[in-house]
Amino acid sequence: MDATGEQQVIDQLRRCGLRATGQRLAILRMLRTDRSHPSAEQIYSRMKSQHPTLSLSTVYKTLQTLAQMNVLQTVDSGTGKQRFDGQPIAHHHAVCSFCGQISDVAFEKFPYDLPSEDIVPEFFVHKVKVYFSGRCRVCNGGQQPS
Amino acid sequence: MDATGEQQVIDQLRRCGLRATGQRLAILRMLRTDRSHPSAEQIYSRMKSQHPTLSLSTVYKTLQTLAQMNVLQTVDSGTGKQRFDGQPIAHHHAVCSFCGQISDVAFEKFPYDLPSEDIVPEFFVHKVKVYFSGRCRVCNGGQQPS
DNA sequence: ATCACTGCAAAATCTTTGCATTCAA
DNA sequence: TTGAATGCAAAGATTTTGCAGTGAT
Repeated sequence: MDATGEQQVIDQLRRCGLRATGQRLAILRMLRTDRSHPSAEQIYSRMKSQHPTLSLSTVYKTLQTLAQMNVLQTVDSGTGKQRFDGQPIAHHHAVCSFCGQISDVAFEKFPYDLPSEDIVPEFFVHKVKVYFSGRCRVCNGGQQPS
Repeated sequence: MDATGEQQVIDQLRRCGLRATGQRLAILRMLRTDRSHPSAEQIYSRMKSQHPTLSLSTVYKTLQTLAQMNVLQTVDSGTGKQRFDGQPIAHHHAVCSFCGQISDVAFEKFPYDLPSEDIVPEFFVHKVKVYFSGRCRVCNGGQQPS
């Protein structure tokens, strides 16, 4: 993450009366680099060596806080386990329903316009999430799907 | 669910070497009526009176089986907890990130064409899921969102 | 200095598993 | 009949909570 992005998040946190702690910024920085859409547990393990005092509990609390602020987003793995994405640029996801792998899909591969009329009466749409679920290259095994 | 739909599922199950048990058909019938996108636990509680011997374990196993056969689909509540949808007609979902309510959105409100080129190299897309996340009427409280 | 945040441990929630019994085919 | 599916109980996985100590402002 560039310094500008980090400073923006610090400001955003402070505007909400929240503190820009080392843990929050470290988790965010990690998620902006790691594009594997890790689970809370994976984020924790991968950060543990660099941040020995970090606790899993803090990871969960931080992810929840940052998700509420829309600094990161949750990704549906299809298995009911939460995965997280810290990339700030709009994009879609391709989820393999066999192995659970999640890949980013550029917005331009599936562009859309927001509908002008209400999708549901008086429902305020904050974000549109598009998932392509199917079989990844590995799980397809080079075969055509049955 | 109409009898035709039920018979089709029975055939589909048998073609896969699976049995059309009373529990499977009852859960499916329930999901085709109940449009609230219930969790496994909710499905269990709501069916308990009519099906006293049904177990929560069977509900989970059945939902997994039917989801694999694409007879029903899982819905991302945004909280990491699985919700289920048994409506056979293609549609989208509007998820309130405050109260967790999930509403159906007609496909026609947000129609799209499948991209012709691969979304991810060699990824076989089986289904496209579109979620509108935001604030429902109740959680918006008649106010404009801040 | 203040109070939001962290880390720890413990609890709550959600989902899966093992196995004897039951039932669809 | 016969083996897939169920129901029960127990385990496993995931997420949340309470609270004393720590650290950002």
